[in-house]
Amino acid sequence: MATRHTRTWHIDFPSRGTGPAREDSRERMLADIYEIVRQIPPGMVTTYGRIAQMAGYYGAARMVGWAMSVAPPGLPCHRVVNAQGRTAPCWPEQRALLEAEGVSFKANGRVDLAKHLW
DNA sequence: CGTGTGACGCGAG
DNA sequence: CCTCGCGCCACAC
Repeated sequence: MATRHTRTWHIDFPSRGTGPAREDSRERMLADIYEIVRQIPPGMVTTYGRIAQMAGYYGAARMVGWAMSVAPPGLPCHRVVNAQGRTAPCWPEQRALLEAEGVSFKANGRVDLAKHLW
């Protein structure tokens, strides 16, 4: 391993807890992620990795992706793209939703993160 | 309990 | 532009 990022989690993930306390902890994890997504202003985007970092789970970008897939309706998860500015492959409407808010896309089909990264 | 999968990230070819 | 590899997570099987 050449570059090893400074991992900042000593949080042990509950993952399929056997007790009510763990179950609550998992729900809180999703709640934290969703709360961050709610704070994204219209016309702005952020990335899965950033959300994970903001929520205190540095490096757990995949978990955020899973959280979006199971996100409740009403959440502005269309404002979440990957680090390269690409929208979700399985969600074609995402681009139209962003463009309706004034988000500009580059010629290569990616969001102009220099302008709209939250 | 091991394996595969994926709305991810990053570096190396 | 592409593919691989390894990192991470949770989940379905």
